[in-house]
Amino acid sequence: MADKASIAAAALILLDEQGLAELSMRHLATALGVKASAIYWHYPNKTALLAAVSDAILSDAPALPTGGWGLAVRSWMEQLRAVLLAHTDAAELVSAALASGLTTVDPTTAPRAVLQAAGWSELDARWSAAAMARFVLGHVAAEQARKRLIVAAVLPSNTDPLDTAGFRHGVRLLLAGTANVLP
Amino acid sequence: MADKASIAAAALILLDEQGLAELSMRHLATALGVKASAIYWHYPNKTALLAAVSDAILSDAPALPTGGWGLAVRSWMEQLRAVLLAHTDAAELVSAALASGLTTVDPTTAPRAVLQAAGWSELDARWSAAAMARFVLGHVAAEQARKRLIVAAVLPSNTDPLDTAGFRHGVRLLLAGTANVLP
DNA sequence: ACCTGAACACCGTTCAAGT
DNA sequence: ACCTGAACACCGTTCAAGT
Repeated sequence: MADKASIAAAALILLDEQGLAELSMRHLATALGVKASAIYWHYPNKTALLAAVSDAILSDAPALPTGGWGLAVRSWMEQLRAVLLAHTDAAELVSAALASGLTTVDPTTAPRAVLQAAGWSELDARWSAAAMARFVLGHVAAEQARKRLIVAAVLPSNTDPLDTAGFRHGVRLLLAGTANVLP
Repeated sequence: MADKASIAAAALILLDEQGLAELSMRHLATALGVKASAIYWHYPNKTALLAAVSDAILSDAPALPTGGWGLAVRSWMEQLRAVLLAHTDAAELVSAALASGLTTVDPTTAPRAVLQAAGWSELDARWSAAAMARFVLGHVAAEQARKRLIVAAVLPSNTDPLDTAGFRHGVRLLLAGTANVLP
């Protein structure tokens, strides 16, 4: 019951069911049938554990379609959003994990390669992909934060969010901008 | 020594000097010469306090220049970044505070008005401004997270970050994209 | 190799009681 | 009106000791 991968998997299940606020070392240990201190034999600290959870979430993204950088990059953004929306509070967790510098899966790897193959410089590709990833993470974080407020009953559930329309607008903006900052 | 505004001001000073991780109710109370429980007479909880700190930070943004929506929106992004960089961990604090729904200062108010005046619909203006704010907050959060790692000596300080060049690239992308999604 | 027990140094928050 | 004292219910983390 106790290798690094199965601990991260249990943490992801706990995240899905209870949210980031309930993902404590003690709750996770209880879910694993173990004491909290046992986790520290496998991970040096909670930050490293959350980095592993982030890696697990981001590894679920499928490969990008061929057929032009525009389609590939748009698909990447849509799939990244889908992968984040599939797990409670995932955007907040992944943002923090990426900032910690302990992750091994970088969500911008694929679009950077696509943009470089389409002729942009390494720096331009990196910066454009970073801007896009920031938009997706920020957008989904806002979506999931509002979902938390609705679950906590501080917001009514009937307010039409238009989340997907706003997301598509941002995607369009970033693609049009990329096309206009020519390689 | 104890109205809401002066408590928020003391919290901002503590943030600047020690960072978000050290901004606890107990540390803040000590800085105010008071016990932690005293703060709860003025603010219902820490989230509300941090929302007031976010408002204080964002209130420092100067007015936008006239002379075309492009210049105004670019200036807004540059000034928002400057205001966030002026306070330790401000991007992370402001992101969390905006997500809490307890803030009163919305950083996108000015650019939304600019874009609407330039002919975009209310929804288009809102979505574009939101995409831009997400980029700025995400970019500065990454800058300040790296600064934390450097201070903690987990990263060397000599790695040239190119933060400003990457920021300008994103600004150019978003402006070009906005211009191409015509009103 | 892997886990427990027990502690350390913290948190945010509540609330009766003081002034 | 404003604050203290004291507690409650948690945290992440360490480390000797067990098996």
